[in-house]
Amino acid sequence: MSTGPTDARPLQVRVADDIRAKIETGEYAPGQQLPTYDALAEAYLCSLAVIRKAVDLLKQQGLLITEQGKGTFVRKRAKARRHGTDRYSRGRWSSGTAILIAEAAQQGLEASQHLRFLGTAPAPPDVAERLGIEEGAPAHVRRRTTYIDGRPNQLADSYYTLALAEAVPALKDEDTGPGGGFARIEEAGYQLARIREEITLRMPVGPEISVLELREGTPVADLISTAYDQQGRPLEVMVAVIAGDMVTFNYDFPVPD
Amino acid sequence: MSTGPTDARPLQVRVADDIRAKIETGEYAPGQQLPTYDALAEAYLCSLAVIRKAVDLLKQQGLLITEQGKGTFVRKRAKARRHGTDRYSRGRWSSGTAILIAEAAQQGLEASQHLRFLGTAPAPPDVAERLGIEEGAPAHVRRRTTYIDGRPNQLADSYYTLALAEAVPALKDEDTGPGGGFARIEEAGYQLARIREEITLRMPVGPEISVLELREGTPVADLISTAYDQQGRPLEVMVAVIAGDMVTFNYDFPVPD
DNA sequence: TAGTGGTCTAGACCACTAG
DNA sequence: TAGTGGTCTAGACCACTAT
Repeated sequence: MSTGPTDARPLQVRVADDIRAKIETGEYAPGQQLPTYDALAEAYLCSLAVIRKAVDLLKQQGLLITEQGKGTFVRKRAKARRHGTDRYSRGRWSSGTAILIAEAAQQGLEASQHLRFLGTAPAPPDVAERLGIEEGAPAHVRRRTTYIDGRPNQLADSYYTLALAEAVPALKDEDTGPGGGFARIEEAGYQLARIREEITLRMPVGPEISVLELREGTPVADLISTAYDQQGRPLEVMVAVIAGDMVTFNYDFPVPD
Repeated sequence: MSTGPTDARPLQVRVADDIRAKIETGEYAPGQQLPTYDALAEAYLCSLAVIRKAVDLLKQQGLLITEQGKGTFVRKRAKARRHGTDRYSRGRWSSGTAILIAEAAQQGLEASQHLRFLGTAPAPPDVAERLGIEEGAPAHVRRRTTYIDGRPNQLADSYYTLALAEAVPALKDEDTGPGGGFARIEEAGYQLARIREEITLRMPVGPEISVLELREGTPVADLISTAYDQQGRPLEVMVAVIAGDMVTFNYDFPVPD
């Protein structure tokens, strides 16, 4: 450990920094197994608890993973899906494939989804505001869990006004058919014109961690995507919780005036 | 604690879940102080170490903060700056104010920045690829730390080709003048046409945590923003590490064909 | 069965905050 | 000075993986 004589930082932090340095220089390569806790404690002349805490710190930073009974390993970056502006290209979904599937396929990934809930539910504040209805008023909801190469990567809930769900009956079907919901909405005479996406970052809490199979040190993105027609009326509000290690967001847009 | 008789999860997890439930129901309100470790250990009939671990779990989830000598508190959400498409509106920076300052001011926030480095440096792979130069080839760099209401929120490095830096001498000045770098670039005859932004999520590591003053349970966003002229040539590549609790990303764009 | 990481205890001592 | 959270030790026992 390259610690100066005046380095008064806690031992666990100095150990963590030393291990991190070895990861960054490549001495510990991605996927490689680290020495056991016992061995590290011996090497750093400290107790097991200190090693444990140091490893915890690095797990929180997304640098290490531990597997009970197997060992401690340098984390490898997961394969990421790109979520972007071209996702909404009319050419995509009007050709008959659902947005998610088409987007993933173009990236060489396999996507699937599971419909967790279909029906009417009160609109949460964030949704009500964007959908232009009263907070808590009933809305038509489609709750889905989506998977990339078999791993869950997103909890996505789409909300529609009851009026729109009435006008576009397919939104109440389990399968919205070729091209997905947007295709049915346009067939009913609405024209999708603009998208607004809002992204915030946070750590997952409670059930999200297990449902999305997230390791320590993996953040999530909250995405609120609102689709508008040419008159600026909201057609759909989607709120999604997205596993942070499985997505990159790409936006390509002209410079506004 | 509402635990079924068959709840075999670790004690520390059950305690954490119980405290989390109290936060979510509002029994522990944002900003409120929790009972001391000693009191919690007594209430849950367990050792101090278990309480400590339970609180650690909740800190990682961004729900609690601890302050030495003071206590444990329910975390309040920080004030977030919005980073969006209209950030690049020509009307913004052509009117004389720097982008960052103008964007923050419109949101009622006070922004400032500190130039950490100005000069030539080898382009990292991500930058070289987007700037259309060889990896490791020299580029002109402006490294800045930006602040919102006095708190550091972003480490932003802007890269330019040496040719562009030659053609736009202001890029080598400490102060790029009214309207910032884009204004000088356009004055030199280039026309900013498109922006491409790519966002990934991760946990901060090592020095980032202290430099950005991040608490446990706060992720960061890596943002790569590339500005193109009308011929599709890259003018600037900015890579930024942004504190996750101080930003929301907003994108508003027409549905592509 | 041997070896790994995970949970939990009991307790000493330190560092910081507040009155 | 009293009370808070932070660091660290030593050790028992459990849960999971490999062979």
